[in-house]
Amino acid sequence: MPGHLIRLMQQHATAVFHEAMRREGQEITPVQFAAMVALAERPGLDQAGLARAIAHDRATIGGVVRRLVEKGAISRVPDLDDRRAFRLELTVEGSDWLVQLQPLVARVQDSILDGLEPGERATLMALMRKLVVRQG
Amino acid sequence: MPGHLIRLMQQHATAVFHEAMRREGQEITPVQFAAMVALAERPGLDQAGLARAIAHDRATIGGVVRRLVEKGAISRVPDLDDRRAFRLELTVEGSDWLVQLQPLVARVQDSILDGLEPGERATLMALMRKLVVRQG
DNA sequence: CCAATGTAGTATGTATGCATACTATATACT
DNA sequence: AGTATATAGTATGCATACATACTACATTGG
Repeated sequence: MPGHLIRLMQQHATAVFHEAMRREGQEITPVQFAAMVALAERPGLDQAGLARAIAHDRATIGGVVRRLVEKGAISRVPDLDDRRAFRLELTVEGSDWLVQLQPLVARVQDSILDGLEPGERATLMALMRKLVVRQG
Repeated sequence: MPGHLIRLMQQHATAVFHEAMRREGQEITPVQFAAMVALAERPGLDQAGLARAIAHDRATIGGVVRRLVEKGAISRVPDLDDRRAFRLELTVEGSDWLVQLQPLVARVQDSILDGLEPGERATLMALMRKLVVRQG
C-alpha cells in the first residue's frame, strides 16, 4: 500500500529530524525550519505568502509564526500598505541561528536516506519529485 | 531535500484519500482504516498491540479506538486474562463497512501514484519499502 | 512470597494539519 | 461611488502524532 509506505517514510524522516535536533540541543521542528529558510530567501513575506511558499494552510502557519516570534527567530510587523497583513522577517538572532542549523539539517537530510545506495537515493528523489510536481 | 519531498508526498497521499472518501460519502481517515484492517487480520488485539501493528503510539491509538467505537465499527471489551487490557474486534457493522471500503481504498492507493509509469511505481514502492524496512 | 521491572491504558501538553466560518480590508467592476 | 469578489489573519473544531508521567496490573527473579 503506497499510502502506508509513504506514512512510514514520513514518520521515519521526522523521527530522524527530531532525534538529531534533540542530540544537538536545538529546539526546532521541520516546519519551523522550512519557514525560516523561506523567510531567509524572501524577507518580508506575509503569513499567507509563507504558507504558500512551504505548502501549508494559513491556519497552521499562524501557530508556526507565533512560536517563531516567541523564540525571537522572526519579527512580525504590520504591513503599511495592506492593513490586513503582517510582514515577516528573520531577526538577527534568527538569521544567526539559521546559519548554525543549516549544516545540521543538511546532514539530517542525508541520513534520512541511509540504507539506500547513492544511485537508489537519486532514483527515489527523482520519482518523488515527479510525483509531487505533477500532483502538487 | 528528502524530508521536504517526503512531506509533500504524504500531504498528497492523505489529500487523495480524504477527497476520495468525501466523494464516496465515507467518514474515515487513513489511520482508522489501517486500524480496521489490522483488527480484521488479528481480532482480539489489545490497544498496545494494535498500536504496534500499525506503527503508532498508544496515546494516539487511544483516540482512534474511541472514535471507531463511537462509530460502532469496533467493540472494546475488558480482557479477562489481563485486567489492564481491552480486547478489540470489528463489530458486524464494522466488518460489513470494511468490506465496502476495501475496493474504494484499493483504488485510492492506486491513484496516489497517478503520474508515474507502472515501472516507476514499482521502483518507487521497492525503494520506499527498502528504506522503511531498514530504518523502521 | 516479594521486590524489581515491565506493560496497558489514560491524562496532559505541544505541534502539526486541515476544514469552515468570521472580521477586516483590498481589489475589480460597474 | 458602490457593489461584488477576493484575500489576510484569526477562531474553532477535529484528528493525528508524540513525549512524559501516572495508575493499575503483570511478570520475573530471588
